[in-house]
Amino acid sequence: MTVKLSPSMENYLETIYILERDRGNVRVKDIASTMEITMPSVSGAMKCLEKQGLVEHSRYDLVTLTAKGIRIARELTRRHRLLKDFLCRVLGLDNEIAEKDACGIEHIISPETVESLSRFLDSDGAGD
Amino acid sequence: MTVKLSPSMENYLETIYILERDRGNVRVKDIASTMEITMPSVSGAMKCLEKQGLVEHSRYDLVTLTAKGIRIARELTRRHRLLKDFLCRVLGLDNEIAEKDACGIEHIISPETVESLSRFLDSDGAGD
DNA sequence: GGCTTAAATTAGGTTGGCCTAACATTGTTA
DNA sequence: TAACAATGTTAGGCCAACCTAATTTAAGCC
Repeated sequence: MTVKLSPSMENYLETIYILERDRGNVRVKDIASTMEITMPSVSGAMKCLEKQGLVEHSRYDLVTLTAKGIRIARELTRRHRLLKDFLCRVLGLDNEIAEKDACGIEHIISPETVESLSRFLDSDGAGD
Repeated sequence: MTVKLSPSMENYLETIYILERDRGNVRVKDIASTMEITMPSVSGAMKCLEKQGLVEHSRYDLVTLTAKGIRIARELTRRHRLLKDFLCRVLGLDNEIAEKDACGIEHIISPETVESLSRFLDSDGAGD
């Protein structure tokens, strides 16, 4: 059974996923600078995520997501994209505000809300 | 200048506001049972809110909101109402899910998003 | 008024998530 | 290969927000 992750832990997963996708490999340092926190904070979080089988990380080495970690991170980035789309295209908000708000909301909302939002965006014809 | 409140502190204000409106007077006990937390937690929070000039509370007595506290609480309930309206009427979610998600989102989103959402709801003709 | 009980507070502990400072490892390169 | 720079970890602290247990105050009643 998948344990409920905190917003913070979800953010780590999402950050690792995006860094992996965009640059290939991921160091503790990269996560720290992207999230604007310190390396020790990342170290601790990696330990926590590893315990839950979401990342792999041997001491002083690269960080990678497990299959399970990837699955969760993908869903998070999907939520993020949907929310940002909604905020930008439907509500007409600035990119920066939409980005920040999406990032906050994505960890809070229920799966049902995500799916409803997805249907709503599909059907409102804002194709571009 | 208004200090940024934590989601938790915002929830206290909102709870007090609603209890005051619905029952007239508010005890620590009522806040605790409504929020499903213990009385010591409420005691501590009241001290914190009092320090910020948002509630008045003399030892062993009732809790009341200051003018400033009321102003903030009103804005929070407005956000809550807008979000819930959107989730129920536009996205078609169940009351319970809409309630829970609105309660999470209201502490996170930017003022700009609130105003955009308000305009959106005004203009979409979902009058009832 | 004294006693009981309900309400509130104080004291102290836990957890999560961050921090700084100090130490350890790795890798590069002179 | 020795030393340095870059990266990572460990140790320990802080703060917010909760908790339980113990104590204090207030209120109602005989």
